Amino acid sequence: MSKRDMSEQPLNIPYDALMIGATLNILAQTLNRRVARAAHERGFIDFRAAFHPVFQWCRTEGSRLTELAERAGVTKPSMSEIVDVMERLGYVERVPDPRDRRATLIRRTPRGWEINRIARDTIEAAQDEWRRALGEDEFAQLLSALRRLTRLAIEPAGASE
Amino acid sequence: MSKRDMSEQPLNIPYDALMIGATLNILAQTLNRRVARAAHERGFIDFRAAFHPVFQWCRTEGSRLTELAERAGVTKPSMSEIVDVMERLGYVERVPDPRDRRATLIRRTPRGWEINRIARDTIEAAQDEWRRALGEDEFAQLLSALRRLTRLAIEPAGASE
DNA sequence: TTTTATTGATTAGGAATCCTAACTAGATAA
DNA sequence: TTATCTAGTTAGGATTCCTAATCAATAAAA
Repeated sequence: MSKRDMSEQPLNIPYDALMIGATLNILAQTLNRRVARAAHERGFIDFRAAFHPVFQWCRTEGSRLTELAERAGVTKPSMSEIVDVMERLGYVERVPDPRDRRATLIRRTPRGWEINRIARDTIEAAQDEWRRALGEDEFAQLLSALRRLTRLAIEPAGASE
Repeated sequence: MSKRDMSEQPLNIPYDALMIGATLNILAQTLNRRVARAAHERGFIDFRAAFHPVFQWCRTEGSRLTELAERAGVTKPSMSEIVDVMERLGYVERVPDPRDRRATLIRRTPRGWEINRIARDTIEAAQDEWRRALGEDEFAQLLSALRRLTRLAIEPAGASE
């Protein structure tokens, strides 16, 4: 595990000047690492970072490859290959889409759902830490603001309805 | 550009239930994509996503490979290879570290600094959008909270100082 | 209907990224 | 000195990712 600590010497940067992009990247990376570590610790040694977007975006009933590729920001062939690997490892399965015979739905297996549970628990633990650090009110407002911006980012202009 | 829009059909998830990890990932990804697109649009067609952490973490005076690798969450050989590429493309240069003859400092070239300027401009534009969406006060509080959590994430326990 | 275009997904082939293991050279400590 | 540690690279291989081409099913047009 040569890629974990990151805590040697202080960065020596003015945190008060960090742009929002840097903070978002750092915090997202922190959580993703914790989730990966938790998965490994609980025996999922074949869990890979590349699977993360699939677990994050896959709908309960299953999602199409095209949608997963777009959300993850990779091409369809790339996502197809990742799904191949995840399928071989038993995290997801491909089932035909009843609404379009060209399409297949990618759906979590029970083993895949376990990863989601681990991720949820890990992130909830981090949320609790952060809630304690910021205080109840301020954390609630942070989360609310992040959610509103996320909605904005996902549904850009005046999209649908 | 097959990997860009992502805005077809609504996600159909309750945004109010999104965990903080999902929001952070989505927003960070949104900004990273915008930066990459802006770099491409301004002629830096050889700019790659893998370079992002280097531009984000490299100190003004230069940073050691080991530090960059840790911050980026990759191994030293991986970072070494990325730096090789970036050096060939003229984004960074390796200079000897005066304080330790084993070490080299990775430092931005003028061309590398241009990327930083593009990134800063792009992120400032996004910040402005978000500020308008949330309102001045709430955005200020969001940024402040993110910065405090970032400091916490970078300097975990009662580290150094 | 038949034709044409579009869309969902895969295959093929190659480039880029990342890993572990082994190595070189300089620093540190006994 | 000798042993150990640390910074970085090299070697070799696995994984991820891309573009281009293909197949099959849907949708649109004639």
